[in-house]
Amino acid sequence: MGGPADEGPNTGLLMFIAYRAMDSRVLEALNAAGFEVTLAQVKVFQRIGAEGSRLTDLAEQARVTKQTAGFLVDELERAGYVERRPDPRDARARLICIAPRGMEAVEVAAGVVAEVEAEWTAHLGARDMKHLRQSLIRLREITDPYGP
Amino acid sequence: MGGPADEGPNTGLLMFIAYRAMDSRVLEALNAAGFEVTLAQVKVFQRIGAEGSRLTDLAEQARVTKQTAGFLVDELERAGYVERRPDPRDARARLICIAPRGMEAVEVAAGVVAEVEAEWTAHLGARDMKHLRQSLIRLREITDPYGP
DNA sequence: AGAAGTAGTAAGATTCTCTGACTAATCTGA
DNA sequence: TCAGATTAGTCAGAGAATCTTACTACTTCT
Repeated sequence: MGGPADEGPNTGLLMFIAYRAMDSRVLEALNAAGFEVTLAQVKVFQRIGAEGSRLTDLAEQARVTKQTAGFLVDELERAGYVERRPDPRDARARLICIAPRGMEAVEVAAGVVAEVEAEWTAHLGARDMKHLRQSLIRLREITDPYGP
Repeated sequence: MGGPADEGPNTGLLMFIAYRAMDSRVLEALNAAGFEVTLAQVKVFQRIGAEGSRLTDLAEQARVTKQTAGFLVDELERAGYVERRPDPRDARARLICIAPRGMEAVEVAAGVVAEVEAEWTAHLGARDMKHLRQSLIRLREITDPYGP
């Protein structure tokens, strides 16, 4: 894998390695806490906005088809993590909202995320960690079509 | 998703967004160039070392079971991207090596990677891009059990 | 040589994802 | 105002990717 100027694998793979480490930790903690969710479910769940989100939007952001997103939301709904409510502004659509049990899971996940980020900060130093985040946020401008 | 000190989603998700952008571009280019590979195949292929790698090692690094890795290597072999050779040092094992057609794919991929990294450098500035890579490489020390 | 460990394969089920076809509600413009 | 186009979502069926369990062949250690 032809690296760039300096050493190591390509920047995308480097990001993937760290991302996966974070992700494993979160999923592990959720499962340990009795929330039996899969990676695929989390990928959709993670995108649900505070006011609820439409299926089509979730699908777009998670980059899966509507059918796939619908399938995963079905599972999440059956397990009590989310609920579908009619969208008052469009009778065709429904809003997928986080249910109470889903909120519990969010809290557990947020705790682990904070923990892992603290470890990263300890390893890199606060200054570099902050710098890293800033660069990633800027990079998002050109890598995420559904911006912040 | 409770963010850390400053704004934006958690650092893992930020990395995932950029990683996925890179990955899509590479996969797209490979397919456009007539290399019909899937994401799953690439994830295994990507880990093959210059001297060839054992199936078990590929599985570990890609974090899938040996069976899954074997399945994907079967596909890659059938398509001519890799070949299995006996491992001279252990008759139980076989080395999975990149075949000529695989090398062609590597070259296409490397080109796209360089292109995307150039775009990122243009957006962030050379100084910050370098800094970003250095931080990611350091982070790998605590996030990748199969180090560099 | 025998026990224990390692490399890989086999079979079958499950999970995830897609394509294509469909219903129902909304928007658009003559 | 109403026919056509668009948008939200579902259904059905197929294919891809992955897992668990169980197995064979070879190696290493004692």
